[in-house]
Amino acid sequence: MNFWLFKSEPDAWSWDQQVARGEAGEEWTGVRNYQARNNMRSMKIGDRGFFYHSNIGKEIVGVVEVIRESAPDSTSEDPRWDCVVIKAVTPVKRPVSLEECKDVPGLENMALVKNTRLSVQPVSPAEWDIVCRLAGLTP
DNA sequence: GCCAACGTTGGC
DNA sequence: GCCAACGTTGGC
Repeated sequence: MNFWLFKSEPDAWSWDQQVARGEAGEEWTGVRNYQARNNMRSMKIGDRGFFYHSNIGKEIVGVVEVIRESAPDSTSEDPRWDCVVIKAVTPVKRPVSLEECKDVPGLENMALVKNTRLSVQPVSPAEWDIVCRLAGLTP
């Protein structure tokens, strides 16, 4: 299984909205960046990801699961763009902020810290483990 | 609201 | 194929 991180501005699409979609999940539309798209293309059903609030909060607030592999983005006419569907799995017990990630040993190479503009990013198993612990979750 | 980082576009 | 101009993201 691989691990990922999905960024969203809570003004545009928040964790609460994601939770409200329940088992149906939500198509992760709107990604118009090749790197982010390629990350989605690498995802398999059952992969897990963190849900991160950018701009407001700047913290990891939940865990999601990939429930459909990459397919054309219904919000784009352009066939270049596709996306996965994710569903909320569990909220964190304690949010993990960007600031904290910058300070925690082992997370200094996280894309969240090093490549701030990438909206869909890979997370290494080691990073996943560390962040889960900080979030009060069992990895 | 500013601006740094970085991705994309388009002229040459 | 280079690179300047431009647009966007996202932290501050």
